[in-house]
Amino acid sequence: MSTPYKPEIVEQEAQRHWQEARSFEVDEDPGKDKFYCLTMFPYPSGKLHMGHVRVFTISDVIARYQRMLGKHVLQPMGWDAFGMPAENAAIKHGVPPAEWTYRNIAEMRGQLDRLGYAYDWSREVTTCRPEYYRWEQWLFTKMFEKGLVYRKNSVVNWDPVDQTVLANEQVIDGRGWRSDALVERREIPQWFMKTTAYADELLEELDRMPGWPESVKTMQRNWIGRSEGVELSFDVKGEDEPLTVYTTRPDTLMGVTYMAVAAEHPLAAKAAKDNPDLAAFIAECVRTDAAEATIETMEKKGMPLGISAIHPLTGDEVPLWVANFVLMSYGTGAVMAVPGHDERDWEFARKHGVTIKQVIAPADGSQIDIQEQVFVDKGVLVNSGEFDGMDYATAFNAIADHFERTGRGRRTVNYRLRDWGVSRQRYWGTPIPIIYCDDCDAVPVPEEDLPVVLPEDVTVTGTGSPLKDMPEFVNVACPKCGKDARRETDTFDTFVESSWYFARYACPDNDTTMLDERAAYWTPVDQYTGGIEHAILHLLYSRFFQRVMRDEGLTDVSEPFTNLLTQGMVLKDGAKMSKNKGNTVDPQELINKYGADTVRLFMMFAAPPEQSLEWSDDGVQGSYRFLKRFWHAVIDHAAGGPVAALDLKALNDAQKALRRKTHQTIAKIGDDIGRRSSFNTAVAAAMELLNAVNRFDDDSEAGRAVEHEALEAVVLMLSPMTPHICHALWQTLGHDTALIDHRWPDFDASALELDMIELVVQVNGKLRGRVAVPADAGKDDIEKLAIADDNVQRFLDGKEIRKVIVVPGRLVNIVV
RNA sequence: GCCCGGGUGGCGGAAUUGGUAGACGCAGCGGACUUAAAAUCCGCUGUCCGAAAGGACGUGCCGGUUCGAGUCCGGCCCCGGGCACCA
Repeated sequence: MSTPYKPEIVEQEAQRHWQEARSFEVDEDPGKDKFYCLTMFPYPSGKLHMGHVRVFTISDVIARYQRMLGKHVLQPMGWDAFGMPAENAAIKHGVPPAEWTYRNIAEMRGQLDRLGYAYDWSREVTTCRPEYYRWEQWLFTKMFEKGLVYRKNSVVNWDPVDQTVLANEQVIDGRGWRSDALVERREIPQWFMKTTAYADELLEELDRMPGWPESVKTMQRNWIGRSEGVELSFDVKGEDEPLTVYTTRPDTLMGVTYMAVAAEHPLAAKAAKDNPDLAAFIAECVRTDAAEATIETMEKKGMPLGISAIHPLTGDEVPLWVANFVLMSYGTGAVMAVPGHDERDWEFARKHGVTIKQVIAPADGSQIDIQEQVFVDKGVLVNSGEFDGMDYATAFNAIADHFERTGRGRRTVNYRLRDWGVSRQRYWGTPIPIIYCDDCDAVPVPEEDLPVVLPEDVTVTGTGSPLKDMPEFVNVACPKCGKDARRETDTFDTFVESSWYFARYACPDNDTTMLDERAAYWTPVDQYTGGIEHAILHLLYSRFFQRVMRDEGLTDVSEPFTNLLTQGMVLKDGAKMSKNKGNTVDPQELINKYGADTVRLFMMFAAPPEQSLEWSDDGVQGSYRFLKRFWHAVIDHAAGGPVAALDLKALNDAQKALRRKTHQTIAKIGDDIGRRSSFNTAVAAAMELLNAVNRFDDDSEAGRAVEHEALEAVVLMLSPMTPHICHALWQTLGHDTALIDHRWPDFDASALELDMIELVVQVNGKLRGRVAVPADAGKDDIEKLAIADDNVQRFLDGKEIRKVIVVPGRLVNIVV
């Protein structure tokens, strides 16, 4: 009887070795080729979920693989510790958010240790600690000095019952999640970071980032949304101020038949003064949440204001409407509408009986009926007076020139990207380091007074920030004039913390500067792994912040993440696994039952990393069975005693075949992990090789030597995925040095050579036979052999061969 | 609504550059071992026709390009992610 596989013993033993040897603590060694491998750090929600296990395992596999290639690997871990769930828990259980958070961190840290990840814990970063957030407060004050931050009014979701600001997530079907009250849009002053100042750079650099997936780069390009258009103004009858609008389709200008303004627009308010119906409509428009998805999908509604604008080219009167889909905070709060050539305008015009005018005709001369079908393509101008017959580009320039000449408009570049609103009316976050003084206005907290420490001993009620009720926090002297002043009680968006933590891992203990020379050594991150749900916001904010730090002289690096792997979600019942939806599976139970290696292996094997993984409990058992087979295969082999050195010249065909399989597999798994990030096929290839070893029944000296080589290769190549069992089996195979310090195996190209190869024979593209041909056979010989095949002959019978296509090494296709 | 993905056996998935569709695993069925069960081992397993050899069909739907399409092109359907205050 051989020793049974006991994961809990094997795993403890391996982890003890790594801990005693401090295997994963790294310093800065300029002589070594560094590799910074990073995972998006977790929010400490309580327990690890399957999504965490998936992303951490992917990253750990990459880190361990790179280490085996000889790289000097840093893989740190930390906690994105500020956020709403801590406040929600506080309201529910009466526990201060800080206490709840620290408790969760301790719990999750234990779970991570149990999974055997190769983390350098000496660099742990926790964002709710003052020694971390003081530096983002400091950078904010620097940005303030440079004019990179500013304050302006901005829309929030207001719960009129709980008297508090709600996150979009807390608005359910237009109602507050706790009060069930209809949510209102409300404008309050908030701090913004000028992300648009970097819009061009953020966009252009995407073209020089080969290590990022195309899909993510496309999403970011579309999000930034650079467009070239014309800004022009319409006079409004009876008003001094003209109405300014932006359009990318000035060629359709002659088709403008109405204009629309936001409900909060001053012109709407003015018109509503003596029009109760209009006032009621405007009030209704405000009773909706501020999410773009809500606004874009809700029924498009509008009402005429009874005021007209003057068309700048024709002088015709154009009616002004107020519409629920125009937002005051984006652009100028007004749009021109061309129902003939814009989908949304067309639907709105049909519904409200506004004139639809055709001013663009299809370039191919075909006829269209604009009353029946909107036409949005670019074409040739019609019904446009002096511009008739022009194509899009000619008309764009002619009309833009006209406006620039008359001073009533200009060519402009516009971005869909907006500046980043970083104020949150919440307690559990980084205090915004600003003091308001009646005389000096908003004054940044001086460097020597940083950090502004968030008080941790509080009671959270769910109706506004507890900071407002803490005079010892709020009441301060103005840093400029010394008069009584008030501290800002809003905190930062938690995305601010996660926009620079990757750099701080390099120097988490530095209390005199944000980043030091150690950051210069480790950054940029070589491999960043995280959920596809972060494709835009987190990754774009980080790219922005990196540039702000660069321009502050803290780093030379512009792009924070050289290579990006976006892993798919772990789904359950077709939806993202999340605590909110209550569809989570607890990884801990599986670890207790099967061990960390089984869970790690299953996560890697069940789906390719970039695709979503629909969770099913079946299959984990299969991974466990495989590890048991693996265990016994190695133990049984080792029980045969020491093996002789491999004598390549003395091998028989079966031995050569196993050796070929071994080296084919080494080549494949290296490519799968190193180039393709295709971990599921890497595991499958390792399984195939082990299956070949188990079928291989040869106790001769040469046979055992070939088997030994194959098993060593499997142990080494599976070690990034299942490091514990491989650590133990490496010793079983007779090594007295630890696997963790061993190199990735090399493959022997000469082992791959074959004398005969099998080709597939097709007739008219359909598989009809197979022929074995010498590896060096010429095209003519291959053709003859293919045509001679019995089954192929049946399909060639009596037909004329028109063409024969030979794809070397693959197939022959005979066309008849 | 807009942007980005995905859809292949009973299930998870493989097919890397347009070249053998279904690797590897799960589940299922049959067998060995066992007093029995579990565990383990061996074999079969896309659907249909056929005793077999073999054949027909088959990668969400409709159409196209090609000697050859899961892969490329056009048009749809369904599912997932994001949409700026969830992280």
